[in-house]
This record gives sequence, C-alpha cells and structure tokens, in this order.
Amino acid sequence: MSYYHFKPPGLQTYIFLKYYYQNSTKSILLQELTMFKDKNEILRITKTNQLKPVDSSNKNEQQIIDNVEKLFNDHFSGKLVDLFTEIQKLKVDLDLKTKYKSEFAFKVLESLVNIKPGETTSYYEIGTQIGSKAYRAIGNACKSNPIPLIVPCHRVLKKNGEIGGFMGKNSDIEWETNLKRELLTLEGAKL
DNA sequence: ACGCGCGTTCTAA
DNA sequence: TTAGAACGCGCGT
Repeated sequence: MSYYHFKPPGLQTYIFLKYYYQNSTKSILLQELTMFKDKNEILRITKTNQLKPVDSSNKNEQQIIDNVEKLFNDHFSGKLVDLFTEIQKLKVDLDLKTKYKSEFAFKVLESLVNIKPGETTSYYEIGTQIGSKAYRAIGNACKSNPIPLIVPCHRVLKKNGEIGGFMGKNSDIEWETNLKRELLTLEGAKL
C-alpha cells in the first residue's frame, strides 16, 4: 500500500491519500482520503502502517498522482471541480462497492455524490430521499465515509442551518468543524 | 435542554 | 456468535 500527501493552496490542511497502484491496469485503487492539520500525524501513520511513498520511478503512477493533486489544487484555488466525477477520469478507481460497509451506508453516501460544489443538503433531506428517519445514523454513515471531499460529506448541514460535525475521528472537534466551514466557504456555499 | 429514534459498534456472555 | 447496551456529523418539542 502506498501513500501521498500534499497541502492545497489556501488550506492549512494536509490531504493524505492511501492507495494501491495496480500494475495490470496501470491505474490507482484509492483506498482512503484523510485530512490532517500537521505532518507529524502523517509520519506516524505511514510508519505504523508501513506505507511506502509514491514510486517516482514509475512514470505512470507518478503521473496519475500529479494529476490528482492538480485536480484538488484547481478546486481549492477556486475552480470548483466536481471531484467525484473528475477524479474517475484520471485512472483512479474509487471502488465504491467495497468501501460502503452496509446497504444503508451505501444509500447515504451514494446520495451525496450528486451534491455539486457550492450546494448543500441536510441530514434530514437525505433521510427523506432514502426513506429513513435515522438522522443520527445518517451522520454516522457520513462519518464512516472513507473518501471525504470526493464523496462530499462536508456539504451536509443540520436542518436548522447549523454546521454540524465533520469526520468525527479527530480529537479536535473544533478543528474539524472549522475545516468544514472553510471548505464550504471556499466553494461559495452560503451558511 | 431533554427525550427520542435508529443503524452501527462495542461488550459481555 | 449473539443478545443487548452504548454510541452518534440529528430532529422535534
């Protein structure tokens, strides 16, 4: 398993990608996208999981990774890229079926991919869309989203307009919600 | 501020 | 493995 990380312009956040390079198809199987506020966490993770950095001697792998980084950089510098659609044009396999752990989580996350940059939805709205009133469970399904930003769980707000949580895996809740707000502001969403 | 509903995860048998 | 308790990016009152 390999990794790559970068910091988009105007964001105080590292984006960390975990992936397999598949030689047979010359494509990348994206395992996970994570966001960190400092490099130390990345260092710790790459060590404990024994991840290897991008194989820069592999021209094709390096090219795909470069393209992916450019996609994110474009988005965060104001181009408002539909990451979910565009990343799949770069020989990146999101492998959604194995990522969604249950039918319920599948429905929730699948309903998010249609939310474009600048748009928002709510947990309630997702509930009516998939025929469920398990609003907190919907939140938990978003929390288990292995590829945030690409599957845009940050575009889900509370029904009453409050920002709601984000990721929920970090101990620093304030950093997470600030990041969510920052992402939405960058996309021009109104809060 | 409290109680609730409900999928998922944790825990104890 | 299995019941049941506990837990949440929420909602309604």
